[in-house]
Amino acid sequence: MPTATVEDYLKQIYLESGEKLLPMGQLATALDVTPGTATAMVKRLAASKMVLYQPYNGVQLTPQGKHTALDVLRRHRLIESFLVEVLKIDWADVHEEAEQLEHAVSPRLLDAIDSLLGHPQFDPHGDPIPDGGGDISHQSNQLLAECQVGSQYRIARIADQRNEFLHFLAKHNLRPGNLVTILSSDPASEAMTLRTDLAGNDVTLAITAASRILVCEP
Amino acid sequence: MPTATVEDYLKQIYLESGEKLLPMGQLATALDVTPGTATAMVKRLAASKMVLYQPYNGVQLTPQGKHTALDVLRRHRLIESFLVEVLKIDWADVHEEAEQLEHAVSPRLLDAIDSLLGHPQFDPHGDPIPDGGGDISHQSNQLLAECQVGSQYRIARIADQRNEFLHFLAKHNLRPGNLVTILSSDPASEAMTLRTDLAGNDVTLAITAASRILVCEP
DNA sequence: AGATAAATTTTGACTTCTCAAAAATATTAT
DNA sequence: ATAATATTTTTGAGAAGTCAAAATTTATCT
Repeated sequence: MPTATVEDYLKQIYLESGEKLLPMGQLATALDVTPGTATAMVKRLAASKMVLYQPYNGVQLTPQGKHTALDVLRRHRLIESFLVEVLKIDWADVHEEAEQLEHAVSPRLLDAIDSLLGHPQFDPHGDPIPDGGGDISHQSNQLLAECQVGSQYRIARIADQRNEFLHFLAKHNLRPGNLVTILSSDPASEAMTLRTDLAGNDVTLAITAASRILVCEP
Repeated sequence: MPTATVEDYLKQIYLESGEKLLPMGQLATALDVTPGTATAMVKRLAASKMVLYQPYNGVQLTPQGKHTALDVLRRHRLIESFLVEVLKIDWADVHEEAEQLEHAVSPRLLDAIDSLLGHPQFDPHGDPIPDGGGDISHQSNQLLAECQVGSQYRIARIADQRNEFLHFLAKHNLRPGNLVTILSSDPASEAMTLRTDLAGNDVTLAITAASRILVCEP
């Protein structure tokens, strides 16, 4: 049985490395540990065949490591959904809660949650929930940052779990499922302005921030 | 912030020591560690003022240790209630689930659970749930083992969390709230026979086992 | 290419938790 | 009271996870 720490490393490697090698520094930053700590752990992970490790180059999951990572991700995202749907925990807070709970739920409990929710496909941030067999859907959304001024879109997914960011989005009604219209986008100030409802509650944010909001056709 | 292990030790000391000193061997057995391990931990606990430790004599909680123990117990028992009420997990299984989850729930989440359940006083095993301030009710029930043959009682509490025992009880309808009539009690065979319903589904168990079933007037 | 800067790995050390086995202390029984 | 027994503590060791700082390797920039 992998430890909670091991699960966190594998999950993070999955999230940050898209098929390519993930540099150690990036992993260390994401997990908030020193580079030396990450190196030590990745060596252990490599010894147990969960990752491929190329010194000075980076890490990558093996099929076995990916399997575990997807299992952790399934737990995490089902728990997030459960916390929002059943316990009415604030949408912007569930990530942190799930971060702890994901290591404490048994398969039996997870099944109960999954059934109660009716086998959801997506979590409250719009992230796909891997199924029990380790399959995960990859639908392609566009970055809000690269969309057309004047058009309306539906928010599909938020690709940033930072508490602060999520609270900002929640305050301005920018959650998955909701509609936004791009009022303007200005490369000079690197900002764009959105209309989130009919009442004229507009919001301006940096284009870098908008690149973490994924949208689809309304 | 105490670690999960520290919380387990404090909880166990609370459960096994009734105001008196708890011998180290008993603590070690309850936690399934070697005696030396328990000694080492208890020394650390004593250094941080959570327990009083008298070498060769035993341990006891300080007020501070008791406060933490009751907090853990509150989490544990609220979670058990939640798992039974909301997630419909088998009554006999929730103890083990809660054993893990109790270390992963935040105060915010616990409040949500407590509210959703309507601030319950007792958990599914009939154990009292400490309130947020660390107060716990001590109602006095009688041991089923010491009750009168021929009389009927209401099951109030099960003082044994072992999976095997709970499944046995569940199978024979011996849960808190249900009624039992004592048909016979035989000191020679050290067994007693109970009637659990009108259909004549009787069950025979050892008097030692019946001493872990607490009852009150119907 | 050579020097500087950046990223990565190594080394030494520390905490928490654990066990096995030896040593010390209490308890019990004759 | 003294030997035998049971309990508890000590000692030595190891795994997991971490950091700080030194050493190494790779990348970058004249």
